[in-house]
Amino acid sequence: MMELTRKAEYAIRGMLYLARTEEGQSIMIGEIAREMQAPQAFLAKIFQVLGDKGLIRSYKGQGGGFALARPAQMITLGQIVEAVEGPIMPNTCLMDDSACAFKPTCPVHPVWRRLQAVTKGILEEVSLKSLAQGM
Amino acid sequence: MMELTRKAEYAIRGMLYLARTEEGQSIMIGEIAREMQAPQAFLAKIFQVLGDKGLIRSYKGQGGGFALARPAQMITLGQIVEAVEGPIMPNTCLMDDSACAFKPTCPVHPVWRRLQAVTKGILEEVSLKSLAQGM
DNA sequence: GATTAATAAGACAATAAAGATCCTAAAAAG
DNA sequence: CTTTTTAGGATCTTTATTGTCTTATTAATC
Repeated sequence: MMELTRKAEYAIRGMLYLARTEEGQSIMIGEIAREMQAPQAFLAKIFQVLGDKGLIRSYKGQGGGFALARPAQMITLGQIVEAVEGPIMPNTCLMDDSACAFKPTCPVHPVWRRLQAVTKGILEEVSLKSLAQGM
Repeated sequence: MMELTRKAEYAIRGMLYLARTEEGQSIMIGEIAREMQAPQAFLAKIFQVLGDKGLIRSYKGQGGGFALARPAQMITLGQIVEAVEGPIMPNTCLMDDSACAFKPTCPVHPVWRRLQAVTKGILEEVSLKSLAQGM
């Protein structure tokens, strides 16, 4: 239950690899995929999304590749996960008012909301930098 | 991310319905499904599992149906969720030592473990009784 | 004991989501 | 203008989710 997808797992691995490289350097997707043991084409798709979300920057052409869009201490685990998996949401009924058949009296609602808040909290307080250092 | 399945949602609804009925009474799956707005055949399957896991008792034949296997204050939200969805597990690598390519140095591991513990904690401290009363 | 009313068990099916791959376009560098 | 690299889009396969249906069982009642 509540499992992370491979997509998020690869996103985290890739971001960790970038975080460990010298600042200002750009790294090709092939190297990242190889070193972090992720399927290259799939990782490329994921990095496209991370780029759209402003977490990384991409450079085309010779000498191109990817780099973090900002210092690793300014990037959180939560930001990475939400970028590729969407908002942290234990139950759909939290999202869409019309989705819960038992509103406004649904008694489980407050529990989901609490779980959501705590999960967000844990993932937001972990920076990519702290992760990269622990590697 | 981290979303509950319909299966768990229906399981919780069904258990809530049982918790609200007089003790010693057994209720047919048709009534539960109708009142809690769940597909009957699907709910029946789910209740089969809840029975296997010892959360409810089933009675066949005329006057049969389902009832809680123990008082609602002895049943937790966590027990219901884990019964139908399996163990709470933010990342597969927590489960299977061979599943994480970066053990034992994977730096994200402690975060998943913490998230797992906190999630379990939240779901375990909520009893079915407290939920049923809040309804 | 036959009938009836309920769940149990298992097979099956449809839909959605996850996990990719591949091809062509665009951009930047040499 | 050729090469190298990512971008974007289409497509495809596999797995999980969300069910349904049919045939046992089991138990109560007539």
